[in-house]
Amino acid sequence: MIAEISTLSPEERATRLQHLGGPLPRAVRPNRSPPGDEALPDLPDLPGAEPGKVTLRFAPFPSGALHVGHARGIFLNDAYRQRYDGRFFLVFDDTVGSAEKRPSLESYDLILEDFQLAGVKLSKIYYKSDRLPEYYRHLPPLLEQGSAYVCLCPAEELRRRREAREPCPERDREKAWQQEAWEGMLSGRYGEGEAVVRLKTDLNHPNPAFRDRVLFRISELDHPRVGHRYRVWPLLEYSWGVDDVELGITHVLRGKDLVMEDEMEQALWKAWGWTGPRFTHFGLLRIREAKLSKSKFQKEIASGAFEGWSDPRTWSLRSLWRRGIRPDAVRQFVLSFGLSLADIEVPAETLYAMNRHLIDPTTPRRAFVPQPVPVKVLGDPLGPRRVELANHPEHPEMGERTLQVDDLFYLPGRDVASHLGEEVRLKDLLNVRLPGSIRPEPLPANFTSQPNKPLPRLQWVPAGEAVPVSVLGVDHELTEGFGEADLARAPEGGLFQFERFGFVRADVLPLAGERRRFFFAHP
RNA sequence: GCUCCCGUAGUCUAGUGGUCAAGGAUAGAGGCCUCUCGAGCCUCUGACGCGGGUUCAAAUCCCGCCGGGAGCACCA
Repeated sequence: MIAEISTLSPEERATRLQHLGGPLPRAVRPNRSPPGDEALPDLPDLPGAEPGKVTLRFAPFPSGALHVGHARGIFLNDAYRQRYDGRFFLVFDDTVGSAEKRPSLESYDLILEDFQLAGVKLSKIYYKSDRLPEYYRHLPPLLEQGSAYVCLCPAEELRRRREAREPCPERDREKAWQQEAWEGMLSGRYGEGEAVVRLKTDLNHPNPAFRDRVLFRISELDHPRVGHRYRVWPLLEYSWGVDDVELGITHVLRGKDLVMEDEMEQALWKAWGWTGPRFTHFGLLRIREAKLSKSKFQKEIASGAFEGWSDPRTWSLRSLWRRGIRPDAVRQFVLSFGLSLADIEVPAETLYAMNRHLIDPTTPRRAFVPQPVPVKVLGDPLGPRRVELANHPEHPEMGERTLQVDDLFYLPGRDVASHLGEEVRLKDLLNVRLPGSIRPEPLPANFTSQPNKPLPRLQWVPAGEAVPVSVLGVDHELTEGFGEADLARAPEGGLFQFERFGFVRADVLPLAGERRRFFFAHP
């Protein structure tokens, strides 16, 4: 069986890739490593997981597009969903946030779209901003049994007392007062910052943040989905304490940065007498080249310096896809780290290598001539003619394209400069001797012979049908030049390998008179 | 500072007491192939942080140290 899979996998890969033009859903795989992913380590089993009885969730805060760190959580959850034939929920973690960290309306669509393009199937989508009544409903019992209380301390005072391990004056007030004060928070008797609800925990807890943590606070911030409908908002741990149980989550797979939240949720479940899901963590993942922060991107995007969330400099998932990096490569990439708890920084090169393996067998080759120099070939006995070139050197079934050749060509300026006076080969066409200097405008080069010879090989474009092309690099550096004629009509999303240059993806078709733009994926 | 996590080659990762004179990926070197500086094939370089202990036997268990990371909001 395994031997069978490995012999079939090249074709299997190829056929799958042919269908990957758009956001098609991926086929459900059996379990463990899917075909084509022999290199991936098997993930360990989830504690207490039973096939058909696993529910997972992913909970992004909607403040921008998803990045590679998110991808680790998403693909890991998705891998387990597939293994156990379970359910996977997307839960928008869209409570009001804070003045510095706010949800934005466009982010909901951005995230949904990212999931679709990633090929991750969702069983259900929830919005926390729809679930405020649920959160409210579970608080009174906590007040009633004295495990939570309303605190009227100003923020500064709260922090000071917490640091000093001192209780606040309201901590032990009678239940009736607590219930009444809670009603007061909901009805608007207190203003922003004047009252919070806190969980009663050990005031001597070694982690100050854990001492009587805040459960609800008042916020007058406008919410992109529900506006000002609510003014009392739960904090992350409380909303999760409720949702992880009410939505029937069985396993929580989250980043290591959220370990403290486990303890908080468990404290809440203990107070309610509930049993919650199991927690599993994974370390933080960063791509070495992606140094900038999310808030920095927001600023650059707002100012217009960046072209939105798909700007390659953001290293967002959509920016990778825009460059021609397949979602499947990202999936393999993040799954290759397993459930490791180490925080890691991986060079993008590793991701590129995976993508290259994935796309190379099915990506057509084309000539792109950067910094073009016009060259006139003198004495070519074959004269003007049409030549056919294979789209892929190893896959003749991918067909050919036809070029109309005359005596005028564009050659890469750098190569011409470094081979002046030498004989070079225009790849797949003919051999010429370059002149000793770059003087006359169409550079005269004498035809020497036609058959292949072991000479430096240069890519070329017939001047008569050259198309102006630009390639936008990862850091937004622009390389301009000429490409083969049919690149003008390449559909958006088309992948090409520009020979001796790298893999690129065609951007939207340009307006009349504009250069055709491609995004650079990797060498 | 406090709490927690991690420490296998340049970078990731497999490894849960013997089959490890440590496997894979990526990067690097060399060769083959190829009318691309891509892919493919072959070969090579290269690692268990340090010090104790437990054991017949330790990358694997225990302790200490040293390094690295994360968390420590009325953010998520």
